[in-house]
Amino acid sequence: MELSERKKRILRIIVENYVATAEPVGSKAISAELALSSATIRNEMADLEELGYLEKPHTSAGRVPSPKGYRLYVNELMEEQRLSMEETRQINQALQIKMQELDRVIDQAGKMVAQLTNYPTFALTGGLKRLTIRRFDLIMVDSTSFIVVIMTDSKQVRNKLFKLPTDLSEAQLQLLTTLLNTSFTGKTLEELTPELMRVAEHAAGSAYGLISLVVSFAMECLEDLENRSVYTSGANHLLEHPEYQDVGKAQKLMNYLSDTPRLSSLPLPELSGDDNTKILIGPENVAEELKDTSVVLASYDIGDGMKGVIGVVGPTRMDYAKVAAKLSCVAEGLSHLFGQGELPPGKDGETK
Amino acid sequence: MELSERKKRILRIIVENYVATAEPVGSKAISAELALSSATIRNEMADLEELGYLEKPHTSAGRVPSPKGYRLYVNELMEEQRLSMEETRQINQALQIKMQELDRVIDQAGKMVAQLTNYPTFALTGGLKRLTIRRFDLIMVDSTSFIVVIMTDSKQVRNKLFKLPTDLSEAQLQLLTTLLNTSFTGKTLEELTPELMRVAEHAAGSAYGLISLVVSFAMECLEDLENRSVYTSGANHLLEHPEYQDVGKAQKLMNYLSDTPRLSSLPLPELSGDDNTKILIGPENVAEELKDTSVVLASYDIGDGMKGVIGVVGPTRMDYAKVAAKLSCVAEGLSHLFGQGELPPGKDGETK
DNA sequence: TTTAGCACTCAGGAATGCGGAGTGCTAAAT
DNA sequence: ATTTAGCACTCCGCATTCCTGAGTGCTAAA
Repeated sequence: MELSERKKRILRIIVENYVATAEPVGSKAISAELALSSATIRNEMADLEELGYLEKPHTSAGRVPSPKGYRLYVNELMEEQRLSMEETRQINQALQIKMQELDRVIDQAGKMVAQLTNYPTFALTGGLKRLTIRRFDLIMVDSTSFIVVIMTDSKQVRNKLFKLPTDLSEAQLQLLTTLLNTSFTGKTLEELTPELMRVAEHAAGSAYGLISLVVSFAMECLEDLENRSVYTSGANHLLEHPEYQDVGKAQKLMNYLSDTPRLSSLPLPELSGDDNTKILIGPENVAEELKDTSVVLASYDIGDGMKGVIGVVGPTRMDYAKVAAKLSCVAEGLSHLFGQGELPPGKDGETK
Repeated sequence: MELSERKKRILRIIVENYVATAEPVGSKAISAELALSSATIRNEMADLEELGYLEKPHTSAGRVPSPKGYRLYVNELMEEQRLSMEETRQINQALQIKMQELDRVIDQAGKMVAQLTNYPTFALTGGLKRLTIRRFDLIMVDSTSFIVVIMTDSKQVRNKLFKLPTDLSEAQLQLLTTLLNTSFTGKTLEELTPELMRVAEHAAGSAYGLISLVVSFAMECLEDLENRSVYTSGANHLLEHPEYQDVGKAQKLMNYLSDTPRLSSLPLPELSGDDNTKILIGPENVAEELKDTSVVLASYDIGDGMKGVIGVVGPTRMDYAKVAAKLSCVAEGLSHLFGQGELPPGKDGETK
């Protein structure tokens, strides 16, 4: 059953007032905005409460939106906030500046969102499966050390400095490189172990345990990249909000956000195609710790069809429109950043 | 003037009790540990207070060590805590496991210390000056993209994926690489800009703005590396401690810790040679925000004589011995990690 | 259907009182 | 000269009480 237009208007006013002030809103405040007496409003509010859209903290406070109320607000009442051109530009520019390795970009993006919204954020990378090494490069540093640079399928790059107890010639390094590239590329993590033994043995004369050293580094990297990386930031903003003046509450949430393994194993909700953001209000969250907080999520494309997620965590009393707009803008910026070069299909395709 | 042995013993008991319980300690509690009546203790405590080693929160609470009291405790009374072999081993092992790029290691080390001590930590890298690029490597990904790997003086490596609107041949890439390596290595940040213009112009025919693209990435990296990097972690632990039940206090400190630029411009105290840790108690800190917190610092060697610092932040009521021991262990582990291959001078040198 | 009026509820701040822990001081004991 | 027992005193923390103001629900009139 549909709510009357008036009830919706009242709900909307309550949500927006409450979001702005963090104080329960009473009938009088509303009667000032609508040309109705407070008594009428009270009747309507009583209905809304009955229907589960409002709650009261105690008998004689004003009303506060319930999660269900926020949900209705988000679904129907909220106006999509469009960021000004200026804001969009600034965000994109800030992202551009820090264009670097994938990990860094995402971390930076998270920090940016935290700063933009004044809420803690977290960002997850895709959790790539069946990753393989695409290429090894060994770079000579000096006679006893070299750097291994490996690149994966996903075009991510890792490197490490190796120091040896013995000298190594440029030629040996060259040999090692080709050996690695011919035998260990295109293999998944599981395929690597037995292969390793065989080849290492076979080429044993030329380079001690070097191969196994490098390959195990590669394996470490694969393992690391196949797991989701988690970045959190802006936890300090939590304490700014009145709902977290209670240290116990704040602590519970902060601990949750610091629990990287936990976050990384979160099931990512399927984000609907048309809009890339999703809002989870209070008890809609699965994690116990988030039952009275809200999460705004946006997904971004890493390329190769892989997706990552970036999210904002805050009290249910949150300016969803603004947060979603900003978050979405950053997520789009990220997608664009990773996708650059892969032309967006038909974007500038139509002539004229 | 020296304190009597007995006064020192009392001070020590007070510090240790207070550290353990977070409750001001009264005369009775002490008289239980020493074979003296509470009255005697009270007299002694009055003296200690007069001398500035103790404070009382109010008339009828017990006593609490003042910063000066902690200082004396740290300098003279505290027993160096030796970690058990087992603990040391565990720490080192944990460090080994995560042996990766410098940045990651340090970040990890910070997280580890936070977890080990239950206090927030921060870690700074050296702030390398007059850094130069040592070598460029360009790795072909596919016909329109390649990865640039640059290595600096300091053996740090950065990389970035470039995508082009046009095709690029392996030969062109090769050419570009040698060009970059001959003209842009060994130059400091300041030396790069004018040079760039000249050479880019000179070789313009072969590769559009590619050179300038790569070089400006290199410059970005240099700039980034010349500034200190800051890693903080474990802020969530702050709220565990009773002194930060006051949200205002906690927030002030957390904001300070999130203020990366501020931290990165901290003047690093010279750490004395024999011991690599330094303890700053309450008002000994320069930063206003730290006036009533303590900081334990340890420095580690990055190599090439460069040093970084890793620190723990917490209330003045801190188990200095334990924290210092753990921190120092990690810092040593780090130094060792970066220095591996550079044999420690004469460590096993003496025969028999 | 809306509104005015009124009795009712309840959080939260100020005022008060009380018990306990710990002190400082004095005078006796060693 | 120290140490100790004893006692009056201070002051936090806690609970209790009281009060006020904001906001409600209900009823009856417009």
